[in-house]
Amino acid sequence: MVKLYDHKKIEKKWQTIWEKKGVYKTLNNSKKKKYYSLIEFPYPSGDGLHVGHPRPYIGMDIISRKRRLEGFNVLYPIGWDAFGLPTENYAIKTGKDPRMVTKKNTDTFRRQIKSLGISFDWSREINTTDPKYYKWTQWIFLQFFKKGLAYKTKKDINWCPKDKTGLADEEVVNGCCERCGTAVEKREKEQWMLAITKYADRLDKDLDTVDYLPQIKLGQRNWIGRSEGAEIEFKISTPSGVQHPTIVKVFTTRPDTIFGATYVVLAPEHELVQKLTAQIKNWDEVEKYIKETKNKTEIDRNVEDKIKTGVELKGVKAINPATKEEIPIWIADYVLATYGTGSIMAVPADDARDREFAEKFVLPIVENYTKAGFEDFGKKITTFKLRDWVFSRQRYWGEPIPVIYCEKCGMVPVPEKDLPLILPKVKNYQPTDSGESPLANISKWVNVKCPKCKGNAKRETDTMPNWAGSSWYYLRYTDSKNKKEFASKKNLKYFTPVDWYNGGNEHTTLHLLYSRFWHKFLFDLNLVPTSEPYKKRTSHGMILGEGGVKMSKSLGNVINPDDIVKTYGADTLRLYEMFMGPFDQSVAWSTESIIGSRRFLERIWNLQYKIQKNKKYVEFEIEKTIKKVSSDIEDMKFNTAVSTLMIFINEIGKLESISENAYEKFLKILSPFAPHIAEELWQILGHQKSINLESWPVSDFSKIQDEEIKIAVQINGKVKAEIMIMLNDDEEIVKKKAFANKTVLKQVVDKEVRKVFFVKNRLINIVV
RNA sequence: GCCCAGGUGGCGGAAUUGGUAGACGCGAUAGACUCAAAAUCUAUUGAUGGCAACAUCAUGAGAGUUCGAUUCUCUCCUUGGGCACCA
Repeated sequence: MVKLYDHKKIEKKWQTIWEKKGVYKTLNNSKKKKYYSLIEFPYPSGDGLHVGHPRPYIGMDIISRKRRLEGFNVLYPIGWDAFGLPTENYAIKTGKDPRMVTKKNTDTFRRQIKSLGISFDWSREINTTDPKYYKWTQWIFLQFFKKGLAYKTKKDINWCPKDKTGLADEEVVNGCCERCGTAVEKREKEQWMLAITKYADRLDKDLDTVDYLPQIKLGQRNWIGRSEGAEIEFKISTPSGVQHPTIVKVFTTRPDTIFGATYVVLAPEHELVQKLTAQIKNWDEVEKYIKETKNKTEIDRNVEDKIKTGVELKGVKAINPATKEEIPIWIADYVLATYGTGSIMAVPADDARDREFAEKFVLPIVENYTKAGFEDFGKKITTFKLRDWVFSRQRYWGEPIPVIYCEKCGMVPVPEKDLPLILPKVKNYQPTDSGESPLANISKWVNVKCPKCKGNAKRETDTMPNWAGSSWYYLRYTDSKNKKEFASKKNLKYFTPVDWYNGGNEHTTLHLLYSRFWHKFLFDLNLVPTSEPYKKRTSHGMILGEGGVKMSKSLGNVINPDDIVKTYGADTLRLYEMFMGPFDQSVAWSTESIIGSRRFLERIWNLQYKIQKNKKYVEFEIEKTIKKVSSDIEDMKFNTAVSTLMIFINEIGKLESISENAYEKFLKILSPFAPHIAEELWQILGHQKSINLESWPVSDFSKIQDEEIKIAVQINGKVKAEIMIMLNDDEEIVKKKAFANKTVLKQVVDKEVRKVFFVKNRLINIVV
């Protein structure tokens, strides 16, 4: 009797059974080798899941399921990165408690993700907004604080006037807020900083030790911006020829061009400018310029772009150590205070920017100068573009920074026994223009006793950026319920590092770099066993709306996976998302094309009525299929893996029957892609145990011989005929067969054969 | 401006890394089944010419290397993405 493929019934049935039996629960104490696969945990937005979310989850699910069948104890966890602005802005608008909003959103996300049959170990679920979790985020922050790597400083920061919060450099895109697009202003504010620059060198170098996609390594390297050069000292003189005691250090990657250096430029913020006030004759003009640049926003600097401005420091000169000549000193905002030494020697003959500046202000340009040896002047130094990480946010929905200001004792960390420092409830979530967090309004919370002297003290009211919780979450999964430590040493030792981490390209310079930094810091404190968190990192492409535009609520082109699961089933959705295009590239969604994946599953379903004893042809086909599918999964070429499965089914469709042996192997390699239908068909075969407990088939060609294959015959590089040969036939045999072919004969008969090229099992090319 | 990654049928995309270009899927056309439609099955489906076997042209454009190039080299056009006065 033929049964219809009822995806609703089958998928619900197996999801319930798997959960009940805990099939995907990861053991902490297993004799098996571990495998840790990781996806970037989602931000549970109010819009719910859209079809783009699950793509990486499905991809890593396929890897994880294959690893389980290969005998690994697989850790494949999930959680929620739930602090952040969208939830807070929603709370401001509606007056609802962000905790409730988060609860509702995560409930929706959880239900939706569960409906896809992804083999997450839900028992390890974490949530960054849970005090039991952020206790440890705060604890790690205190370790940074104690080591002096979290420090407070007054500085110009990127301020978003709309979100009313400071931003990290990484969160500023083209001078605008990454999130809302508002032009970023400069504001002088006391800010918490994390000294990521202390790790710049190792963050760069250790990329050699990990297996990241080349473009990811490149992205990180460019952002860190390591640059080797020299620091050269220029002495300063006053016009009477008197040497001034100060010197200016310039940074250059081209010390060999020093004979061409005709002036020196300092960044307007350079400290030396203030020291030379007495000697500078045009101080008014200089001071005015300094003020002007300070008031320029990032965007102003961009718009005015390549138009160079600057002022000469009259009354002082620098002495070129190579030519011994006196050369002018300028200040200009094309020289950045934060890079190198904040000052340069200008070589207008060699550098386009210096040339432009020299031409505008009529400064000497010396062409054809002598090249100096690299080592002759100055000393070698390495500098980085990377800057320290602005770690304060003046917003509500984040981890409170656990520090207390005491009038007597200064900054005092909240004692570890008082952690978590719970984020208090407030009446109003609205941030203030004064740049203070809404927490500042809760006097009961702000005014505390100093933990040291018990005197009057105030709490820090800034919160952490939402990158904080995600900088270490992968460690928590190894031991998510631990109350004494962020994770036990034992579990960390067994599970870390993450073996394979897949995520979005947009996190290359943010999350990925931050979490490597935190990890290295914890490693230095001997709190984690490895110096790198992730062994391997790959990335996935986005799913775009129909027609290739971004899916967005405002365009109304968002596809909700619920609808697809309902009409076609989770297995169809999974298969389609893997089949639609290369995993690492963006692909446009097409509801029209889904039907192909569904038809494929139906054909598999109907195959159960064709199972029979051995047939040789099918044996060869299945071994080929296993080989290709196995290697495609490892390369994340899921699209061609699915197509290989389809080809197999098409071949079988032409035959009367399929051997039970081949069929079982097929179900096993299908199961990572379409776990529900594979499990159902497995059970129909009479198996008591889950297909999840089987082992991954290894392709075996040893029994296969005398296979007949088709190859091409070319004449002068053009395909003229096809001939049948036996697999691995050698050149002589193939040549004979080729010349026996009628069409070949016709073309060759009256011509001289000059040469024959033979590629085994592929083609033969006759040059005439 | 600089650095990456792309450009292949009507559409999404394959091509064992120098070896039969267009796998697989969608769509389309015709036929079978049906009172009919849907579903399913069968066949065809890069373009041009021809009744035909077949021929010619085709992987953004142009050159080159090679018996043979989507693949390698150079120049240019173009689409995404990243960085953007980083000395």
